[in-house]
Amino acid sequence: MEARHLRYALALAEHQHFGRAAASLGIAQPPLSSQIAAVEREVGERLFDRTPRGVFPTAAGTAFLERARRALDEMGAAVVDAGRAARGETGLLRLGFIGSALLDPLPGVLGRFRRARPDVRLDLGEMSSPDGTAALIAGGLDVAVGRGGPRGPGAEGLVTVPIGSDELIAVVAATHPFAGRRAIGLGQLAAENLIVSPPDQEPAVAARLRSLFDSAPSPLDCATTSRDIHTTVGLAACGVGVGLGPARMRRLERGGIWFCEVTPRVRLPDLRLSFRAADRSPVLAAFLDVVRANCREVGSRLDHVLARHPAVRGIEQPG
Amino acid sequence: MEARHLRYALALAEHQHFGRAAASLGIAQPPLSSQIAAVEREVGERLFDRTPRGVFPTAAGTAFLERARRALDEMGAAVVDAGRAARGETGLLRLGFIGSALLDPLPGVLGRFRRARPDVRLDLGEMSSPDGTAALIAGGLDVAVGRGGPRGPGAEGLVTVPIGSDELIAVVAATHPFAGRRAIGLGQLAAENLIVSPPDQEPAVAARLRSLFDSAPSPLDCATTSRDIHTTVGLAACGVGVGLGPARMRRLERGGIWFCEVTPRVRLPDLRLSFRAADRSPVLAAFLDVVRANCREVGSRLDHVLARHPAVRGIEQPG
DNA sequence: GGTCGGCGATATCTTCGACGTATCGTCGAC
DNA sequence: GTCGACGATACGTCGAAGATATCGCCGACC
Repeated sequence: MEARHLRYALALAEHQHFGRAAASLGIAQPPLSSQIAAVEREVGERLFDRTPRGVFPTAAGTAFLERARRALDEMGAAVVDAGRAARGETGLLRLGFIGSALLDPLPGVLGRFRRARPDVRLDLGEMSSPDGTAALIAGGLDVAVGRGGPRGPGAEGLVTVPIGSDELIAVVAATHPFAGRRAIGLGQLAAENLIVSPPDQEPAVAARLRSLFDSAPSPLDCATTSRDIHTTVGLAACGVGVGLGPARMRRLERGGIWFCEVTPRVRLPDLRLSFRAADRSPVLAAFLDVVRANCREVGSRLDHVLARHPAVRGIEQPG
Repeated sequence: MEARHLRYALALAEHQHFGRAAASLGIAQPPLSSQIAAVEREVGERLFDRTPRGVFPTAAGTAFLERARRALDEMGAAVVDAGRAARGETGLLRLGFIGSALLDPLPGVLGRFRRARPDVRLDLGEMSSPDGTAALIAGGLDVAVGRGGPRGPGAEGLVTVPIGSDELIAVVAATHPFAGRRAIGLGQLAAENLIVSPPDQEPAVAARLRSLFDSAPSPLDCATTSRDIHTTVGLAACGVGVGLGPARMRRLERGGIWFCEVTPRVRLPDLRLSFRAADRSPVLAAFLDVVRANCREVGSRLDHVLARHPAVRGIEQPG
């Protein structure tokens, strides 16, 4: 059974006449008769009643034609869908990210991406940087956003670009003695109960912080740990201690809390976006294109890396 | 685009290897390469990534394969469905009938038919005998059950067989003087207010009744008319008059009413089943087969007519 | 690092079947 | 009864799918 047979049967049902159906198909009448006969032989049933007043489908023919129409529709859709998938207009993007990325670059990027590719399904999940890297390598994610360059086996198959940088800031309750001050010195922090993310969750950030306090014992040894940035702010707000986090934490501004700079200024590990170098998914390419247009402020490095990468070659934005 | 292309692409996706996919298809490797290339040319996108570790679908290929699978499924279903439709296992039977037919032969016939052909959709409707005949001729029905042979233009294209015969009986309220009597004479009926079906609704029955009362004016001239048999019984029950109807009306037996024979016995026009002589629908054939098995008591005529008719040739009951 | 082996692509020939032309058989219509 | 329309049949032709042979490329392994 071939698609040709379905097309011929549908044409015959439409014209109710072998000669005209054949003409509409651009063939002569005898081959149409022969092909219809072949279908009927294969199905094992007569599909058309040849009457003097025209050719009409039998009960079997009616059932056959219904399925035939759907089969040809699916075949047409296969070609269309393949093209759309190749242009990145449909598909799936699985994105893992750390909480602070959701505060700043992701809302804009995801919004623009959804407008550019409304039919791409997004699968989003918050996770630590090492978890994101591992999932990316294992193939469970397409894009991971975290802090610190990927480490470990398989990391060499990833491409990583910076998409945002942060200084370290502190957050305290409005009732805390630091409240109202623009900046706090590192030395003053050492005497406070600090609230930071757990070392195993964000090792790059933890390493950076550890390097700040060279005294032993370090004030980090007995620091309170919080697995997400909202919790850090919440704990600070209720007076548990001094929360430390990236400057984009200021987006969580609300009553009862106070943000202050840390002096001297401490630059945290950049927010970085990673993907598999071998990934040729057009959806990924489209996403990287949006990232490139949206994160220019980070500097030329991102643009430079992405522009050179094959994943973003030849991307055009649809309507 | 032909079904072959879809089958080849699916085999390649399954085996992830040109050689093995070709072997599974029973062809050599070069033609498979060539056919896959032809598909990719037609779609305009690369559907498979040829890597040293195997052949894997691209994003476009994944979308294409999904639709291809469905298209081939539909093609397979087309053949299966055509066979089922040809054997009368699926399809539609539109049946029009007069109310009294629903009292006796139809419950059994329809029950057996549903068990024999559970996947055939039934479209049932109560209607007068002339309406059924007209709908049958116009093609809006497949089977009509009524009283009296079909008349009028187009009726010669119908086949009609008797499926039940009735004597005329009367129904009265339990409080009526007739109550408790086994039989009533025609002469006694003439003095009562009769309840009968309207002449335009059942002309054959009306003609038969008219012939019973040769006096002028006829007691039918001022008779109450009722468009369905339940109403006739209901009106009789509340004392409006004496209902006249077929013997199978006894199936409506309940408290407060009384049925009596009419003497001398009056045979009403037979219940008859009609269908288009040119109708070759397998569903019709299956239905007639059930009717034939179920209505033998009517006598050899039904069996004789149906057994000779092409519509019921070579019918076997499925499991 | 060079050779080997596996795999897909290419080249060329063969063959089968889809199509075209010619013609027949049948059934209504006039 | 003849004619015309229509689908089926007969047969020759040609193109495309498939087979065989071979090439080019890339890892693997010694």
